[in-house]
Amino acid sequence: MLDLKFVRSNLDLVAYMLKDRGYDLDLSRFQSLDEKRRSIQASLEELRYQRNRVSDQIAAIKKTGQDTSSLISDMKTVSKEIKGMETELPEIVDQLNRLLMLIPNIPHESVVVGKNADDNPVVRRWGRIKEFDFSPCPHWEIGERLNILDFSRAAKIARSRFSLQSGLGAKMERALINFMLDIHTNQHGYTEILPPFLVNSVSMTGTGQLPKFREDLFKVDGWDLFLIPTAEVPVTNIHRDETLSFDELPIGYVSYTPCFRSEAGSYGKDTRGLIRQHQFNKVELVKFCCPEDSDQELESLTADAEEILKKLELPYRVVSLCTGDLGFSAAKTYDIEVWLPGQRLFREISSCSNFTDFQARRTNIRFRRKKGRGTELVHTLNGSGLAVGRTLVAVLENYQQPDGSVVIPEALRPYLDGLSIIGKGG
RNA sequence: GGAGAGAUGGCCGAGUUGGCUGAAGGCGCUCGCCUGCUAAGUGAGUGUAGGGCGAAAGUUCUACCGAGGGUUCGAAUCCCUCUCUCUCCGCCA
Repeated sequence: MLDLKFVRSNLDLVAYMLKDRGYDLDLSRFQSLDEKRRSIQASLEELRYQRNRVSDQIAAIKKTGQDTSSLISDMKTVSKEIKGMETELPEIVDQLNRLLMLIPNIPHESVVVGKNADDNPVVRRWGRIKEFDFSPCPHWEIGERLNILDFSRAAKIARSRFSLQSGLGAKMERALINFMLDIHTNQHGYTEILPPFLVNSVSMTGTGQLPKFREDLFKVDGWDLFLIPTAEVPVTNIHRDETLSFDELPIGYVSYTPCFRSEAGSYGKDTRGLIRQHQFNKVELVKFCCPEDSDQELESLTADAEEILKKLELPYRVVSLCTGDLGFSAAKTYDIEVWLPGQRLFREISSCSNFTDFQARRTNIRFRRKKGRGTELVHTLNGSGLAVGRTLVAVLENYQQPDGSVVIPEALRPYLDGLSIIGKGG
């Protein structure tokens, strides 16, 4: 959510900036709602002032034993007026908020103007793309042949877009999770969080999944609870409605959770393999910092995520999302894309974003500087560190051998009892 | 699931026969004074959000005593609903 005051005083600028990301702001509707709100609030407060004063008088007069009935009857009508406005005002505020809630964040000044993913500039590349002297297979073939991935049984148990991993397939997933958590906690200084996997609608609204993206969520019937689409939701909401102290910033959390997404509207896309699932595992990095540090924090958070790929020796590139490809809440986003030889393409494995104060305003997460009196909104950032299923995919495809076996990256071996290769039979 | 108790400022804790209580008192914190150091002492200050006036310091108004409704001229105080916490019983990984 953008700052109402900022939007009000920079209407044209806001509209102009949002045009770059394909958003058309309804200026006149915004203005008329805002003016209406202000005028109602002003007269409401005026009436309340009147009521408070006269009520004090009534109390004083009553003490002397004099008659107050005419004052009371006057106030009865004032009170009615107040009640009317008190029902009217929230309706206006609500409409205004709904409008405001649907306005995406303003892109960071360094973000390139563009229409879609084709316009995303590549920021850097890392690692050498391995040449295979055989034609590399997609991971689903590798996994099924090794008997560690089973998609048909997963569909039987649940439905399509679910997966079942067995034997070393399951163990490697667990190894990757532990590997990532260990690096982020021990080497990058993040605090590990194991949050609820179901959250309420207030939390979902805070991080921006609601009200706009309800169709993407799984809801628990009969409860105000949703399955989380990412750990970002519970972890960012840890500090909802809190005022942090300057000294504790920046705060960095790392959290492993399963993630649940309905993937509505992605029919026919990535139907094979582990790439797009209703349920997948992810290790998420979340940061809270003061405004002047968030640019730098995005760089270091992205580097922290990249470090996992470096240690696993998986080639990747980093792209900076252009204005047209930017997510709703983000001011700036780096996507890390890992190379998948089985499909001969770079595939997103992490998305690292600076939300500036956009989420903090919705979630009301503030901090207090040492000397200053008031409070300010923190900046929030997050990024995958990494998507575990897709990391498994990348390992299978990049480390596959001509005979169908898969070499285990060295960094991962301590987590797999020293095993160096997965051969036939799992 | 059954029975009961509770929810007030950074914390503890008053206030529940409705009316200068944004909220006593204490602790903590900030600034000042004092004292060879420390400790103690002492004076003042110490919530958030929104609006008006002001260049600013500031000043003023409104709202907020778990959340939402109701009664009333007036609600932290009375009524209803919900949420959460605690105790006991039952059940359970």
